[in-house]
Amino acid sequence: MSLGAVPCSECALRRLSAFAPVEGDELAFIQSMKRAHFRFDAGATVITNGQERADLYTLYSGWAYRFKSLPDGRRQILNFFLPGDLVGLQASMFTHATYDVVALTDIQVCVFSSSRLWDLFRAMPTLAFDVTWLGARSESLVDDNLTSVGARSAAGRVAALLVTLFERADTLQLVAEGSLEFPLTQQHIADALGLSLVHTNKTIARFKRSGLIELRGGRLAMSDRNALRRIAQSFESEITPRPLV
Amino acid sequence: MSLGAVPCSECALRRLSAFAPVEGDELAFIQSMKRAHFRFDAGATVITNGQERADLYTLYSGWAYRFKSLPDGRRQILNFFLPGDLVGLQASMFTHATYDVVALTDIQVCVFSSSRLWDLFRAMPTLAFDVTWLGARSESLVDDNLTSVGARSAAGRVAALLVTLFERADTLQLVAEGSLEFPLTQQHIADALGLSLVHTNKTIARFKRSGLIELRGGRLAMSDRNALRRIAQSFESEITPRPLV
DNA sequence: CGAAACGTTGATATCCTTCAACATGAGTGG
DNA sequence: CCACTCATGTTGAAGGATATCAACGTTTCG
Repeated sequence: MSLGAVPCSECALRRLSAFAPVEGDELAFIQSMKRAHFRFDAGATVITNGQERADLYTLYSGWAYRFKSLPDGRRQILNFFLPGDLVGLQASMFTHATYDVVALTDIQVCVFSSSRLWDLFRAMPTLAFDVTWLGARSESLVDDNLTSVGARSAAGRVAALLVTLFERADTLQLVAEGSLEFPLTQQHIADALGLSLVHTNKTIARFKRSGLIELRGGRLAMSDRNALRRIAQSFESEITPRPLV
Repeated sequence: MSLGAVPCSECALRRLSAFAPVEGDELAFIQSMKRAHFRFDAGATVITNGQERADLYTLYSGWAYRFKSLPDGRRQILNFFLPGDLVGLQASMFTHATYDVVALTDIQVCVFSSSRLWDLFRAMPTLAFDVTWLGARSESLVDDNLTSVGARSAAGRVAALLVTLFERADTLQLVAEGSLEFPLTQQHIADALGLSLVHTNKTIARFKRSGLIELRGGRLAMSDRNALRRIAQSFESEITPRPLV
C-alpha cells in the first residue's frame, strides 16, 4: 500500500494554478511531516467514525467522500473530496473522528502525522494559516450543501451539486473536451442531497431528456451550465484564493 | 454602541469550566487584539453577505445566528451562536463574507481586528491552534445540522435541534431549574431545519401535547431528554409497524 | 388601545417516498 | 463463450409526509 513517494517538490498538484506556491523552508517542512504515500481501492475506508488520533491526509488523486450514519442505516454525505483537498482535519484535531471517509475511486493520498500538526503551528505559521484557511473553506462547502438540502427543490439540489462538482473539477483541469470522469452513483447523489434514490433517478432523467446534461458510462457533460445554475438559483459562494499575509 | 470594556482577564466567560484556561502572554495578546466591545440590538446585522474584511468576533452574551439567503427569499440558517462562540472566522479569512450573521437577542461582542489574525498566527501558535480548533468545531456543528436536515423526519429534526441547543446552553450554565431562556421563533426553527413554518408549528405542538417539552413565554423545558434523543435518532422506526417475515 | 409580530389550526395540494418490477452492464466461474 | 450474479439504473403506481392557503387567536409593545 505504501509507495515510493514523489518528493513534495515534484508534486503534480503543485503545478496547477489552483494552488498557491510554496517554497523553501515550508516545502521542506511539509516533506518532513509527510509520513507516507498510500493507495486505497475504491470503496476502502480511509477514516472511520470513532477512530482515535486519525492521521491527516491530502488527497493526491481520485475522489473520496465524507459522511455520517444514523442508527437506522440512513447516511448523510457531507461533502466530496477532489485532488488537493485536505482530508481529516477535524478528525485530527479532535480526540476521535465523528464521521467516515471512504474512497470513491481508487485514490492516492499523502499521509501526515497529526501528532506533528502542533509542530507545524509552532514552526511554520504561514502553513498553519493555510491549514486554517483550508478548514474554513471546507466549512464553506458544507454550508453550501446544507443550503441546498434545506432550501432547494429536488431539481435545484441536483443541479447545484452537478454544477459545483463540475466547476471544482474544471479548476483542477479534470474536464477534457467538455466532459468529466464522474464516479458518483445515483445512490451517492441521493445520500448527499437527502433525496430518495428513485426520485434522484427521475430528476436526473428529466435533465437528460431535456438535454441539459449527458451522463453515461461514468462521464458527465453539461451543455448549458447557466440553465442549470438558474434551476439551482445558484449563487454558490465563490471563494478567492487566500490573501497574501 | 462601543462600551467601556471589561479587561479580558476579568472576562466572565473565562470563569466557566467550559473554557480552557488562558494565561500570561496569551491573555495579553488577546487583549491587544481586542479592538472594541460592542452591543447589538436583537435583529441587528453583525456581518453581511459580501462584506469585505469582516472583523472577527467573540459572542460575549446573547444569541445570534448565521444564514444564507436564496434569490427567491428563502433562507437557510446554518447554525446558532451561543456565548463564547467565535463569530466570523470564515468571513475574516476570505476576502468576502459568504453569509449573514444577525443577533437573535440583544448581544454583546468582543471585536478583534481580522487584519491582526496573521500576527496571532506568527506570535501565538497556541492561540492559533485554538482558533483552528474552534473552526473545526464550528464545521462539526454544521455537519450535524446537515445530517439532520438531510436524513431525519420533521419530528427528528426538531427534537435534535432542541436537544442540541439545550445541552449547549446547559454547558454554559444557562439552564436554571430545568428551563432555559429560548429566543428562537418558530420561523427560525423552520429556516434552520428546512421545514415550513406551519409544519414546524404542528410538530412542536405534538411535542407539547405529549408532554415532552414545555415552551411558553420564551422559555424551554424538556422533561424527558432521552425520549427526544430517541426520536431524533431512530426516525420512523418508532412508528413504522414491524415488517412481517 | 391598536397594530404588528408571532403562534395555531383545518383543508387542500403536491412533492417526494416507498413499493415493486424490470433493464442494463460489469465481473466471474464454468 | 455463455450463464450467472450483483451492482446500478429505470419506470409506473400508490401512499404519505410536508407544503401551501386561509383564517383566526394570542402576545407584545409603543
